[in-house]
Amino acid sequence: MSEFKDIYNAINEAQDGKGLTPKQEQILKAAVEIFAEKGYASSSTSEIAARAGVAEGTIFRHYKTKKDLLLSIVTPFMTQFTVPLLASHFTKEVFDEPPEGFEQFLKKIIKNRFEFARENAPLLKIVLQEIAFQPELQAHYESVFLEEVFPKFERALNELKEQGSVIDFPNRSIIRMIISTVVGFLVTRFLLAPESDWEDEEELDRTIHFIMYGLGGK
Amino acid sequence: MSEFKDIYNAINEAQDGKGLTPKQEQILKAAVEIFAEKGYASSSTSEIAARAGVAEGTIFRHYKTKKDLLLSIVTPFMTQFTVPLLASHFTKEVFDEPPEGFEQFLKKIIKNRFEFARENAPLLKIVLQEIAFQPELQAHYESVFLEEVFPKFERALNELKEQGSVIDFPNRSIIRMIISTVVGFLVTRFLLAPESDWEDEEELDRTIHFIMYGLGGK
Amino acid sequence: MSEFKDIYNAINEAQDGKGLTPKQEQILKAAVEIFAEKGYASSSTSEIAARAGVAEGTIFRHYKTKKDLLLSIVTPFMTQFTVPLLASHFTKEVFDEPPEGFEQFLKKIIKNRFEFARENAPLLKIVLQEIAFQPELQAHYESVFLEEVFPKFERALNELKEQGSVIDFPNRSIIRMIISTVVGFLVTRFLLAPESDWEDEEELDRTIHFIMYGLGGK
Amino acid sequence: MSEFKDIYNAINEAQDGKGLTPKQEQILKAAVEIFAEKGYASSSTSEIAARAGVAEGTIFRHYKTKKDLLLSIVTPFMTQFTVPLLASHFTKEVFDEPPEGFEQFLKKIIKNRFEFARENAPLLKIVLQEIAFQPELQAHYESVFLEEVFPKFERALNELKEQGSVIDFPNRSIIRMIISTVVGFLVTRFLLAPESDWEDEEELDRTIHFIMYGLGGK
DNA sequence: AATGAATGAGTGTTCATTCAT
DNA sequence: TATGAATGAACACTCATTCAT
Repeated sequence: MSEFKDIYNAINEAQDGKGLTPKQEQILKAAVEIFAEKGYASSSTSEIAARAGVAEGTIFRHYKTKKDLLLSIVTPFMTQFTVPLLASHFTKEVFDEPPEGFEQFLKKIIKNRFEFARENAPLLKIVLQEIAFQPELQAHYESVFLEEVFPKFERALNELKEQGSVIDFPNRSIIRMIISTVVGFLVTRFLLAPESDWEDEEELDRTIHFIMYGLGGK
Repeated sequence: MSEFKDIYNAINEAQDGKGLTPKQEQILKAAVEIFAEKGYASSSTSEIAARAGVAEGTIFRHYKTKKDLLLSIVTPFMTQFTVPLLASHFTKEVFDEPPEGFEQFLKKIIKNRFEFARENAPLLKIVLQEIAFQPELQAHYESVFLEEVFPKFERALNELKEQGSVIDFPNRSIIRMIISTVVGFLVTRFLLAPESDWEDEEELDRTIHFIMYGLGGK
Repeated sequence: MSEFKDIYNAINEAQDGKGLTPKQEQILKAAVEIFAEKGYASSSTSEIAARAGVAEGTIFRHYKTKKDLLLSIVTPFMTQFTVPLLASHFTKEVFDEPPEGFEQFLKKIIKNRFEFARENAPLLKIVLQEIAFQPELQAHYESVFLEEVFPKFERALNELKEQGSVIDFPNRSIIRMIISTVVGFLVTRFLLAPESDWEDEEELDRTIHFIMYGLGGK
Repeated sequence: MSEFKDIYNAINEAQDGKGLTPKQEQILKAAVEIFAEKGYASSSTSEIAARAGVAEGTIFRHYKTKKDLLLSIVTPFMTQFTVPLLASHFTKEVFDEPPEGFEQFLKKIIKNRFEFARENAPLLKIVLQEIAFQPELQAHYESVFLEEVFPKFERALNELKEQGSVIDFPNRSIIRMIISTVVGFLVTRFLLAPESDWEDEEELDRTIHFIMYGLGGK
């Protein structure tokens, strides 16, 4: 449970900041588990209520609809997942001389998101599944990622390109490649084969190497 | 419909080879569409029947259960998607002297899968969604990919490593990176932003470049 | 199979007398089996067709509806079961001097119906089950039993009463007791516990003793 | 409704003893009626719900499946029907000197079961129909009747045989004859011809006479 | 705030019956 | 005559949601 602390705090703040009651926390915990296990559409509110140890009606006292419950869980997570990418180390000041700049940049975002994914694997699964079908999530993604993160990302890339640390591909191609690689790693690491023996440190280094050399400037 | 020809032929052969009746083809077409639009669990057989222009009972004459319908669609697709990767150009004979060997290898698999994904985008979406929840699909993936493709893939990589064309990472890391990159591209290209202006040729070249330099040997 | 000969002949004659085609016979055989196993309402025509080895449509070529199939089977059986009770040994000429008269009377009807039940146990089960719910069967029972058998039965009883061989109970009470006893035996013998070790001869004698002394005159 | 009081109390106790809600009682009443009218397999839950004046879902809130509803009704009835036969008058102490012992014994069980059948005719019908097809009912019958009642019955019969009040037939034959006669009477009286003019008192006496003389000793 | 009985629309599936071949 | 694909109404059952307590 403790590993969900962060996201529950985020959910809490996203709601009204008055603190989650114990029942509410049980509901959220149960919902996350069950949504991740069987998918949103195949999860029933009655099963969530049962696992949470509350009455069926109680869920609807806190969340108007089942979809509302989903969004209350997933939206803060999406924000949370993105917020760090907006932090100061995304501004050009942080870029040292090449090529350390690019490498530091990658390390920061990757290692940070790695820890977050480790602590919130079920939530990651839910987002990746449901974003395909929930327009509200797509809208949130656009407003948070496309409008907030993407421009900052671009600015950083442009800086790195000027340094010659990054190849002259269109930014959206570069961003796609980075994200594909990172998400592919996180999904494999935490969702597909979490039980394998993983040398996390080395695997992270290889992933960074892959991106750095794949996208490194001449 | 014509763009689905290939996969319908595969479905047909996977069943009994006696040819799909028109109604059956309508059912499959409708099911693929609707499963892709709303996800398997949120699709109703009554909606599929309506879109296919058949009675609901007709679906169950051909497919014992709704899940059976899903598997009849998805399983052949998974096989079809993987089979080309087993072809002769995966054997060492095709590897020219470095570094053309690696590049040719990447070009072959990527361009080929690109065309297939273009023609079967909805099926790609269904697989990526449902493999998370359908044990039958996971089993099929294991028996087809892990047991058939992976070993061949490894042999090719080992050869390329000996040539010095590929970096000395663990094979499963290399394979994960390649797949992440390719699937990330296909998903973006055909599922997330199919309406964008895409310079497919260039994008493919960039993708190959990314992998080649990211994983290139010494 | 051979033990059903009689009743199939009866069914045949009840229909058109032109002889049952092999398919028809398979259908009847399968229907009898399945109706007896699961009850009429829980039997499906498709299962009957499958067990009979014919197409689903074939059943409806011979029998307009499922109920028609039931009646085609059960009605002749009911007649067949009753016809012998109409035979000459029911008339007063057959009654020897008391008390042999009563005993002979009982022996005749019981032993005869015993053999018939042995050969047609599944049909017996079907009748006993379905007569409760099928008005057509009730009508047939009335027209055959109440109108034909009952009066003859009464005449025999009256004769036996005059002899002093039978107690002066209302005829319908006597008949009910005889039938209850006989049917109770047949049901136990052939439907409830057909696998027990049965001393049929002795059991029949005991049954006759029971009725004779229970209803004996004076 | 009042005539069902007894059995509804039994059903209630069999469940959780917390008392039946009005809706539950309506559902049971409707189910008993409809099962008796058309048979379990031909009864639909939607018709039961309609007659009970509740929503169809309400049935399934109280009874997990349709079969569960059947068993909840029938199992307590079977127990209830059998329990009195376990009472003290089945022990040898109650047998006076011959032949009153046997007669009293018969009178007790028959008159008692007669009243119970009168009040629960539809339930009697349901049991007799469904025991043929529901393995759960057969199991219950075995555990209640064969294991509990039968042995007590035998002990009483052995006592009566020693007195010379009962003929030296195998116990299971005697029991079968008694049950056939009693059930045959109850079925005729309450199910087949409940509308006839019945002289119940006399008919009971005749039934007892029949059994007593039919099975009387020496 | 919390409950849980009640709802009724909707689900996947079955099945007797029809009909073109 | 026989087939079996097709039908559509009916079925048992589920579920998100409501509301009196």
